[in-house]
Amino acid sequence: MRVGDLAARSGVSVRALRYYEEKGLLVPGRSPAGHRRYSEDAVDQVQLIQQLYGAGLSSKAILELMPCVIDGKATPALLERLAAEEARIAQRIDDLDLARSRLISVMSAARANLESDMDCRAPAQF
Amino acid sequence: MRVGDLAARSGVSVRALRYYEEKGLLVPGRSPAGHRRYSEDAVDQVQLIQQLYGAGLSSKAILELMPCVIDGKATPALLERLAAEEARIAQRIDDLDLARSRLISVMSAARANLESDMDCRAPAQF
DNA sequence: TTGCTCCTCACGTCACGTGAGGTGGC
DNA sequence: TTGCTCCTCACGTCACGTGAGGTGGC
Repeated sequence: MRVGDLAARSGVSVRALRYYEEKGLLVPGRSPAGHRRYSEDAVDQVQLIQQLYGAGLSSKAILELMPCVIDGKATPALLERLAAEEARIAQRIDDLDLARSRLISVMSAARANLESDMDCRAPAQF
Repeated sequence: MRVGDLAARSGVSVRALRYYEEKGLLVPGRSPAGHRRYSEDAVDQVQLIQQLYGAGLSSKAILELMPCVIDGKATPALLERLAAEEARIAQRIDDLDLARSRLISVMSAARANLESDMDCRAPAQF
């Protein structure tokens, strides 16, 4: 498939796909005219790359993990890195939970404030 | 307190604090010599800013939310934005959970692979 | 032939990192 | 006076966005 097709099917931009190639994360074949050609597996790979970026990994970190992710080959050192990244993701989830509950409390405080304001400005609004 | 103190106590870089000021998120006073002076409340504010950045909000979005967060004042429109951001954070948490479980399954596959490799290369290792 | 997609530069953006070069308070 | 911290440019980085200008397949 072509780069536009992959972009549409994986939900990332064409520019992002070219960037992944530049970083060695996803290297497609080329048509005689020089156009990129991707296999079906690329869709899944792109989604994994996105997930890992979203989890805060750098392109360098993802590049190191890719061989393991693709064919299940890993050294003990790589496994340790994977475990470390997994722990970092768990930490990020906790952080987000905290940010979220903080936003929620801000919202309820603001809502209460808004209602009391209304009480003041419109004391007898039947 | 000075910028270095705030950096140490809030766990962000001095550069980040100056950047927040540039964006209007946290504007300190100035000493006669032109040095930044922060109040005690700044520690909490910085941590909130960090949480919101971590949750994927832009400095512009955070800037709009700050008055509400600081003194609890919000318009209905602002409350809607807060709710939208809260929903986005919830979505991000789900995404991270997915990425995490995917990493975990990659790890267990690799671990199994590693052990069977060991079986091959060292068949009778007592 | 007309579009639509593709290509490669290459500069812009966002949230900072990182010196460069200099001044001020304890 | 000696450090340590502070200051303001200003360029670098990472993961792309966004045209600029041109070529190729249906």
